Amino acid sequence: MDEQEKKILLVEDDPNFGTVLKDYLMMNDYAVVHAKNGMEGFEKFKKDDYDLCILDVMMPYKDGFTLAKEIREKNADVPIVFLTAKAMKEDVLKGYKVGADDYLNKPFDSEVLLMKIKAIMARKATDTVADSKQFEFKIGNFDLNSKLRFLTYKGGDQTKLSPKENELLRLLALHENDLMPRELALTKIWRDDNYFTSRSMDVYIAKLRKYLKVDDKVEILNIHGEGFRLVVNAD
Amino acid sequence: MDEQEKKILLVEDDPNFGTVLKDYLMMNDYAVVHAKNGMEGFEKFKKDDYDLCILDVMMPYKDGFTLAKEIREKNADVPIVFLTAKAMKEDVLKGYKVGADDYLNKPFDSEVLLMKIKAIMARKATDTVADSKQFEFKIGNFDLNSKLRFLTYKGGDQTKLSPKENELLRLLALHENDLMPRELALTKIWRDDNYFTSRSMDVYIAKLRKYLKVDDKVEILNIHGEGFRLVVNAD
DNA sequence: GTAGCATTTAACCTTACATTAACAAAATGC
DNA sequence: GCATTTTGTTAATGTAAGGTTAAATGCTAC
Repeated sequence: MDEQEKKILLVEDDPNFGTVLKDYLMMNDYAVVHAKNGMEGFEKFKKDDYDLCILDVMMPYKDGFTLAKEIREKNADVPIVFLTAKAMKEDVLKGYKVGADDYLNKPFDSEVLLMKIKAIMARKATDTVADSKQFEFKIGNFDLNSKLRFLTYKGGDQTKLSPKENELLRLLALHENDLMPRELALTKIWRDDNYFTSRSMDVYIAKLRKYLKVDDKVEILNIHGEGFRLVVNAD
Repeated sequence: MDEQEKKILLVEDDPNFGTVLKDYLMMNDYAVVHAKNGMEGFEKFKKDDYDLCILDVMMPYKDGFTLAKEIREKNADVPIVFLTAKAMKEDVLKGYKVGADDYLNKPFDSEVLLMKIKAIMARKATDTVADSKQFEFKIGNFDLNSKLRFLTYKGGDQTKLSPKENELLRLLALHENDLMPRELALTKIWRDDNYFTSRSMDVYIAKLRKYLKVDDKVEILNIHGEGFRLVVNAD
C-alpha cells in the first residue's frame, strides 16, 4: 500500500466549470476522473474504485440523484457530495435520503470544498485491516511477512525489506518452485519493461539472493530468457 | 448495538431557540442534553458519552470553536455540527479544521438538520472501529491509561502525556505489533495530511520513543513510506 | 500582563530506496 | 569459436522519507 493519491469521480455536465474544478482538485493532489454526464459517470464508476464522488445535481438525461442511487446500489460506502445551483430544501432532503455525505451550493468557495473533502476523507480513514490477500509466506527456513515487509530466518533474525525487495520476493513466493516470468515482475512491480527496469530488477534479484544465502536450501535460479524460479530444496 | 436512543449534546445560549430545538429533536427520538453556554457544555460533555454534539458558534465567554477544541482533546471521534448565524468563509474553514462534521447556517430548516443528523449517525454506524473504545493498554512493562493520559512504568513511575502524545500512543497500541499507517494518524489525530503535520507527527514519535526507552522490550519502528509499528518483544 | 505548557514550524541532517551506468560473466546461436 | 543477447555485480547518484533540534506560536491559567 503505497502513498496513493485519492481518486475522485467528478460528474459535471458544464464543460467549463467541470474542467476548472477538475484542475483545481488535481492541483491539490487528487486523482480526478471527469465524466460529462450521468451515463458516462456510472460507466466510469463501474470501471474503477473511487474514494469520493462529486455529482452535479442538474444534468440532462440522468440527474445527480438518479446517478447517486445507482452508485449506492453498487457501493454503499463511497462518500457522495452533491453540487447544486439552487438551494431548494426538497433537493437537499432528497440528497441526504440517497445518502449524501455533503452538499454544496454553487457558487461555492473552492477552499470550502477542499476542507469538506478532507473532512470526509478523514472520516473514511478507517483502519481497514489488511484485505485477506496473502501476505505471509514460508520459504524454507524463512518467513516472509509481506505486509510489514520483513523476512525472518528460523524465527530469529529479521531483515527489513524495501518495498521493491518485498514485492519481488512476494511474487517469487507466489510462484514457488515455478517460473516467475521476468515480464510479470516488470509489468506488475515496475509498470514498465525496458532495458533499465530490467537491469534494476536484476539488482533486486541480487539483493534477495544475498538475504536468502544463509539458507542453502533456498535459491533463486534464472531461466534464461524467461524469468526466475524460487526453489526450495528438500533437506 | 441495541435500540438505544442516540444522545445529543446541544450547546446553545439562546434560551428560546435552544428549547425549541431541543424539543424538536426529542420529538424525533433523540436524547438531548441542553447546555446554555460553552462552560456548561464542556462540563456536561465530560460527564457523559454523546453520539453527537451540536454547538452554536456565537456564544458568550466560550465560543463554539473553543469548545469544539476542548471536546476534541477528550474525544477525537465524536461528530460535531456547528450552528452559525453568519456564513463567513473563515468561520467555515475554522470549523472544518477543528474537525467539524457539518455546518448549518441559521436560520436553517429543521428537517434539513434532522437529515444531516441521520446522515452523520449512519456514517458513524458503518465506521468499523468507531466502537473501539479501548482506553487502557498494556505495552510491555508500561500501562497506558488513555483516558487520564498517563503512562506508568512497572506500576511505579508515571509520565503525564499531552493530548497528542496520548492519541498517538493509543493509536499505535491499537495496532500493536502491526502497521499503524502514517496516514491514519495524520487524518485521525491531525485531521490533515501535509508536510508540516507529517513533521509534527515525527516530533511526537520522537517524544514517545524517549518515554518508551526505559523499557528495551518496547520500540517504535518505522516502515519506510508506510507508517510505524509499536513492537513489544518477548523477554 | 507573563509564566508555563503544548504544539507547530523551520531548518537541517541522516538514512533508505530506487535508478543508472559501466562493466563482467554466462548463455545461446550461428 | 565468436558474436550477440541476457544476466550478474558494483558503485554513484538523486530523491524522498524520516529524524532531530530549537525557535516561534498559541493557549491557559495565574
